[in-house]
Amino acid sequence: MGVRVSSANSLTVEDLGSAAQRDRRKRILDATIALASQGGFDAVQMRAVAERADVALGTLYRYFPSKIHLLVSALQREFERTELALRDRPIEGDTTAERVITVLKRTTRGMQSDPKLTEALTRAFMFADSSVAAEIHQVGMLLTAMLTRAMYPTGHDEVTEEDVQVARVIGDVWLSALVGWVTGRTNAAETGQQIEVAVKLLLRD
Amino acid sequence: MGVRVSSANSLTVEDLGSAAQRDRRKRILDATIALASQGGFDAVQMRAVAERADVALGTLYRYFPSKIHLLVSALQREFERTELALRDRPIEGDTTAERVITVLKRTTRGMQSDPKLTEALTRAFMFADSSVAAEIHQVGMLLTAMLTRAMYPTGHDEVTEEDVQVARVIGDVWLSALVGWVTGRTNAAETGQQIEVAVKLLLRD
DNA sequence: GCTAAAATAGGAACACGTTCCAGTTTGCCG
DNA sequence: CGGCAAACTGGAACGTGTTCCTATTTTAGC
Repeated sequence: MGVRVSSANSLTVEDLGSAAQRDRRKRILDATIALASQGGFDAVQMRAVAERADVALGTLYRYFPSKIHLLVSALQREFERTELALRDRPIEGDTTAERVITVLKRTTRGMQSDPKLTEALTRAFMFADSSVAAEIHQVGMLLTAMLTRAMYPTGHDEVTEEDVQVARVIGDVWLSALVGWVTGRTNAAETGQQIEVAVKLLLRD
Repeated sequence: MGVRVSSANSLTVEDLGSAAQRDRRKRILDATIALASQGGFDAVQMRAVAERADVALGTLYRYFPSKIHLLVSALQREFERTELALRDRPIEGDTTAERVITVLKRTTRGMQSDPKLTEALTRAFMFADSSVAAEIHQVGMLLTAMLTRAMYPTGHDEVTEEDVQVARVIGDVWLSALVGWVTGRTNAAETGQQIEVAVKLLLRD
């Protein structure tokens, strides 16, 4: 099982393959999101995804070696979109804490507007084992990047080690809160509060 | 489906049933722990648990309605034992932060000494949905109780709302760290550091 | 354009969580 | 003790994630 390298780009880590392959990959992820959005984790059935993406089951498994890989990859794509959208307009808030809370609440609200999808993606994320480490790590990086950007909105280059640590801790709390919400242990308001508490405790300057 | 109430104890929430039932329950949980300890989440197969506990498959499902319930119940029992063991000897450390770190690292070390078991229990915990809310909540309470006790080892009665909040945030970080370790994204040292960072940030008095 | 290699389609087969059922045993009440 | 309801056994059966196989189609190199 060697690593395939496409001829066009030797610099990017991702090998997106031919146009047909990109298209299949997109169709598969679209189908995944659609099914997840409609019925959550359980509704993302591999046969259903394959059929909806107009792809054979074996092909689906060639692109994504497991249901968890599939869902985490979908999460990654969604997260990249969110992150890009956030980058557009400036972040409101005078203090660091306020800005971080703004960003997190906005993101959380976005997720809560599609609960089934969020449930599917979050459960996959939390259930992932070491074989999905690469994708998970990528998502984690996106999250801390999002948070440090909220802390220093003006392209400040003073991101200290402690800042990154704080961002990671906040990310951890956010994840736990999300899991609590997804699994029905807390409601939306409590989730928001949980994040707010953590941020205020960590960013009380 | 009515609530069954045993004749002997009307005050406790848990109805432990007859001695035979308690015995079966114990055998099942023992089998679960043994299998998890040996092969992790995947090795805890319902047929295998039933066989090892010398119980029919249907009986297993009568006691625990799903694999997740089973594993979370096992986690609960293990956690109660840990918590009891911790209660015995006093907690070392002069500052609040030191004591909390001591407790968490000791617990973490205990879990890391049986990685497969920890993997099984943690994954079940993170995958649980709202039908397991009661058990999950119980575990969460145990964790915060453990942490607040570490913060005020002398039976201090001054546990403020903020203390509980801090304990919860630390618990969240600990869980995230555990998930990271279980899924192979971080090693034992990094896990310990992650907790230490969070505690020091939150308890810097 | 031809050919070998890779990718895909279509679908059978297997594993394990879960459900269900018929028959048997156990526990309890009179 | 006799009888009845609940619990238990043993095992079949079903759904869905995953694997595997063969025939067909697409792609890449000459």
